[in-house]
Amino acid sequence: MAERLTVGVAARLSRYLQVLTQAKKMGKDRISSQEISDYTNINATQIRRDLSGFGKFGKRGVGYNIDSLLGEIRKILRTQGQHNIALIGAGRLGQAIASSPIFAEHGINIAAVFDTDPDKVGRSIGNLAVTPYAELSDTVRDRNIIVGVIAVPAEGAQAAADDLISAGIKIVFNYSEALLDVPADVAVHASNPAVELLYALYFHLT
Amino acid sequence: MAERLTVGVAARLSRYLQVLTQAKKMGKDRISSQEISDYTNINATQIRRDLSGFGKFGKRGVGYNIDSLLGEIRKILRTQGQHNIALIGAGRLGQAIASSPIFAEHGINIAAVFDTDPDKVGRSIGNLAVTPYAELSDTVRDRNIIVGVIAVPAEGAQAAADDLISAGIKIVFNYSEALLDVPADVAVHASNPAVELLYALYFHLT
DNA sequence: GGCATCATGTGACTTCCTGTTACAAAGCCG
DNA sequence: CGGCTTTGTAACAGGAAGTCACATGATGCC
Repeated sequence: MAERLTVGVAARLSRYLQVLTQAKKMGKDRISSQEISDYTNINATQIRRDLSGFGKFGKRGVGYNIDSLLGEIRKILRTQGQHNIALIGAGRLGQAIASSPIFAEHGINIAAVFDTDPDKVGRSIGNLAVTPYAELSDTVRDRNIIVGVIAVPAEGAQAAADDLISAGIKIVFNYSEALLDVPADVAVHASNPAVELLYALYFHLT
Repeated sequence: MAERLTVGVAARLSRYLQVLTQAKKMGKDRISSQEISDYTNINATQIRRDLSGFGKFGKRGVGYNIDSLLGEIRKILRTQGQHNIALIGAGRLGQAIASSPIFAEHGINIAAVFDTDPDKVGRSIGNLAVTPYAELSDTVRDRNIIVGVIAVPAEGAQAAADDLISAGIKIVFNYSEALLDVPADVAVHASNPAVELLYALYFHLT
């Protein structure tokens, strides 16, 4: 059980999580490996093998119980509890992120939203008040925040990253277009819709 | 040259594109495979092998010229021209997407923004006016739009997808949390920050 | 109760991708 | 000219993922 998952397995388990939470919202209570395959385009045999490596979660002839499978996968990924994250930037993107239920569904709690703009400070987004940027460091330490989400324009992204890192954060999600220079022990995850789009286009145009 | 790229190669080439565009903005004009490796965590030998499979783009002892490499990769991915996309939803997320320079940088043009809310129709976002949702089908056909980006709440996502697909669109980017049911010849790309975050957490907590 | 059906769990095999190591060729600079 | 850098490639090893096949167990129909 102490073995480390490979990146491939962990990535696929995350996809299953996504499908399961949605399927649950749609009122289903069990699901087959074939159905998961339809939504993820991951081979059904592969899915069963991924899961069976950790225990026998399914019922033959029936499928998987969604609730219990959700719990099992969370257990495998060790992400069962609540996790606090900080959001930097209360602009349109920041607001969109803060008001989305998507994080709460997975036990991720946006503990604070920061912005340098005095006009935005104090205003509330979702049910959070925007905190002055100067308090970032203290808040990160006090509230045990381990992930920082950067939703500021490209010009400010590196500075935000530097501040997050010096406050002790080791995981940064970068929603700006900037490339970030960070120490080797900090993980940066970036999402670039335009590049993903080009990638999707390639496979469609052939 | 007519061979199809594997998904791995295409994905990596897209990452290179992202790094190159940013490096260019930072004023650099050449870059080594090692530098690309630092930003992408992709093996430098792998990068050189990916590129050399299509021609000799670099100069030994020097590196790659950023401008010409950008052009070469775009040529390989066949995404050199302008591509028109449609954005559904003019809420906070839609506004954030529409006002980001990220698409334009890669030759992707947001040709129209649609919303069902009469209050939003006619207002301008970036330098586009919001178009009534009813005109979606005609606009998609007239302007040769091949990609639809869904930035509406989960409840409306499936309906938006259905309408896009019946207008002829084959590539859908889904920024809602909903799972979409689509015909087999339509590609859906979804991005779920929360799930990516859980994935990132796993590797950090070990 | 018996039997057909369905979906999981799992083994064996193959294929292909990625990382590694190594090194020659080529450009640059003092 | 000679040292340094970086590309372009070859050879090899390891491992991940797809495919096929099949036994096992659960369910439901007749």
